[in-house]
Amino acid sequence: MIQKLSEKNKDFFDQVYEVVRLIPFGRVTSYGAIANYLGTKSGARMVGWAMNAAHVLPDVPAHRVVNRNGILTGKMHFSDANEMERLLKNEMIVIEKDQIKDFEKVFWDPMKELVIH
DNA sequence: AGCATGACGAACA
DNA sequence: GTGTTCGCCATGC
Repeated sequence: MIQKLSEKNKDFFDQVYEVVRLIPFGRVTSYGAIANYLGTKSGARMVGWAMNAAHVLPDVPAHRVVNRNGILTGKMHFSDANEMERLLKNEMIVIEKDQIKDFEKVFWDPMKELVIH
């Protein structure tokens, strides 16, 4: 497990967690959307990296973060490969072949939904 | 330093 | 719509 994080990354990770915690019940967002909201447009991979580290944190619903296609690419990183899908279905989100059905309808864009001061 | 990899994404064929 | 390539940036060897 990666534990060594620079101060710069801790700050970035912290922002990611803050956004992920704000994702409403039954809604999902994408790595790119979070990265874009945080200003690092091309930092989607870092968001994914943050999720990997956030997995141990209880208040971060990482299962509500998927890629831009609505595919549960990170399901294998949960305790069980079935955990992510199970959590999403519990939020009345329909999963079809590891992909969220009606992804656009449940998509939650922090850029639009979150008020920027 | 160079090279490969990755919970990504956009551009291109 | 699918497959490939490249950009991105941190991490590991």
